[in-house]
Amino acid sequence: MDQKTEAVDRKARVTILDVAAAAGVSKSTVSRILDERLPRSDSETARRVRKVAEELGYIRDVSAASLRRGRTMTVGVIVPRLTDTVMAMLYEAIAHACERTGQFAIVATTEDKPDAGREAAETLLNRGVDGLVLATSRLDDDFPSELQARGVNFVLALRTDGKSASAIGDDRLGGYLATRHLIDLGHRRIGLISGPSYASSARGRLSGYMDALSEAGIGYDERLVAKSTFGIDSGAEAAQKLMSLEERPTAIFAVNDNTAIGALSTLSRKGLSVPEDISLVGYNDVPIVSSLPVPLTSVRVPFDQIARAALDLLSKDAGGKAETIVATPTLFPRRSTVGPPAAK
Amino acid sequence: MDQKTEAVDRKARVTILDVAAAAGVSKSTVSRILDERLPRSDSETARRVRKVAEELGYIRDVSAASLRRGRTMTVGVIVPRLTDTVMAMLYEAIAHACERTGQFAIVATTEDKPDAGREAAETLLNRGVDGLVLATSRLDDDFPSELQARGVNFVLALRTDGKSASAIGDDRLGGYLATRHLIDLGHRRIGLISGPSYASSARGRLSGYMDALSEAGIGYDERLVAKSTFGIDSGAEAAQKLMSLEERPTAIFAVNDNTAIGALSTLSRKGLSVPEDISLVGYNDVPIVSSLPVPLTSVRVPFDQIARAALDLLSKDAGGKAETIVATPTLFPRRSTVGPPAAK
DNA sequence: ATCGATAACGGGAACGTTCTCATATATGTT
DNA sequence: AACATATATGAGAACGTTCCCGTTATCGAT
Repeated sequence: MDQKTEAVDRKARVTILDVAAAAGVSKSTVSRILDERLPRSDSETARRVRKVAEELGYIRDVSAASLRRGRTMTVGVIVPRLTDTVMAMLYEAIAHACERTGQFAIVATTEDKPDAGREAAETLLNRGVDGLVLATSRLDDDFPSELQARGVNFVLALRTDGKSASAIGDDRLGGYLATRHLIDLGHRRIGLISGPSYASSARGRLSGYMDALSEAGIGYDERLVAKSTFGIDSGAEAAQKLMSLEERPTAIFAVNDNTAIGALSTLSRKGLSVPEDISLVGYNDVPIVSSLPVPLTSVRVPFDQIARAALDLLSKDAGGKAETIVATPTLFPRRSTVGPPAAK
Repeated sequence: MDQKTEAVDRKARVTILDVAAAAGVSKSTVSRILDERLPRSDSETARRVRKVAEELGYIRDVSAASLRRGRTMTVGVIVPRLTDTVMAMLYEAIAHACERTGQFAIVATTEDKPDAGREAAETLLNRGVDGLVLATSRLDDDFPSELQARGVNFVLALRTDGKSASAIGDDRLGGYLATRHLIDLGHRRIGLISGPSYASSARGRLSGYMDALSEAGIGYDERLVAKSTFGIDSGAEAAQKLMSLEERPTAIFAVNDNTAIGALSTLSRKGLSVPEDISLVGYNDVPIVSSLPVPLTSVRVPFDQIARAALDLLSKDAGGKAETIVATPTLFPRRSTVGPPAAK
């Protein structure tokens, strides 16, 4: 018999009706009192209902609520991959920002496959998300336009396409800070491991690099710029190219920490040490770089702010025009940057 | 007027009734035909209904379906943090494994805070997950017991508590492979950066280490074992301790890649180079380690298998006894391990 | 031709909420 | 006292599915 009751207990879900009955009010009243969107009432009944709900262990059935409300309080996040720590940081920031808005973040990855963005969006949309945060945007992609046309609520993060609502870091400023830091240390030949031009972040950092150079009266030398695809190995190759120049740079600014780590690998292989022979700056300040044998100078991006901004934009529901919110990055100087080796 | 139609279009969701009407059948029939759990019918009507559904752009409302079915086809994953690449890999593997079962994985993090596991579980359970995958298990924790008592469907991953259903890697074997590899290279004094004893994974790797030593007739010296808390900095400290010994080890096996990277930092600071002065082995084979200046020998864990196993166990719905599925890891030798420096 | 068994289908009641009303009660104004 | 105004409550209809069951069609066997 004990089994029976237990089985019943386990099956039978505590519904709003149970709470209503136990509190001696109607389900409507309970629903209203437990509605987190309404101003919190402190009336006699409100307190009683909340107490009863608590005691019975009532938890709202999100499926039922979503069905009726027409919104799931869920936002979908699309990133290339979570094993890229930057993306993990962004997602964690978004998930955290969701807590205070009563929302929940779910994620899908594209693995960098060409049309995986569409697939991922489809998956998330099927799951009924109220909006989408895309961290995969390319300047040459019309995927955002498609979403726009379909009336999907979405916002870009970290990168922008210049058309859609976006929450990004100030990449130009970040690039400027990194480069300026090297110039201030006395460097004049500064290499850049740049990123793919379809990424607005890469473009912004490049333009910050150029601004800092020109401000310091240093001519722009395109041989000092080596493209990468953001990956470690690609960064290693780019560094290889830079260090094969007749006139080697005395410092390198890498478009992100991954490529900086790749560069580290190349430099070490060439018997060059950081920072004695060459200074190195990364971007994003992922946790690992501060604990490397030579802690890496890097530009920290305020993911929390970006996440909050993205959610703000999502909840504003577009409104026709595409706002772009820009957050300010900060340089964290570490041991990987010093003045250039004394010229002989 | 165009606006009006468009507004209507945008609002009005295509429901199963629309499909039914357009196909000239009842909603029940449509529901049955589109039910992915039933054997796929190829009758005349089935084909027509599917075609119509496709054309109308019908997509099932998961909230409604979940409400009625009582299951959401969603599994919750709890990890300490996604910025730990190992956890990101596990989550990605689970998310991927979910695809073929028609499920979807959502994730919550605990940030290593003490009671965050309970909180995270609550959050996910509120979201109506059908089951939980925990990657945060401690041997000294009774959280799994609580879940068990509450009748929550769950499974442990990567670590086990020895009581609950678990999908793990063979940590003893992994520890053995790593240590044996070093022994085969000629090392006799092998340091171990171990992990916290509440983690079954750390214990397993330790026992594999001991097994390999004893098999080779090498005495176990507890001074050669330095505890860590799995983190980079903690690994650096442990390495510091090991390298302060009078008789230094000629090789170190680190319980995971993080601590190995930390060790790298300490070694470099002491002017010791890997592998010339000391060999180093990590564990998990996260992407970055193969691209470090000195690519790191590491033990690769089959996260895909573990993920699939975890989902299997979840769907089996416990069944009373707690099965544990163990997946086999593989050693990936790289440049960080060579024979010991010739003794003078 | 009739019967029984099997398969395909449709009607309608759930699932647990929220939301629109209408009704009842309290509050303030003239 | 009469009235408008606000405030709290309840009844009942949604939301879009799935699932139970009763009905009808299909088929093979007698």
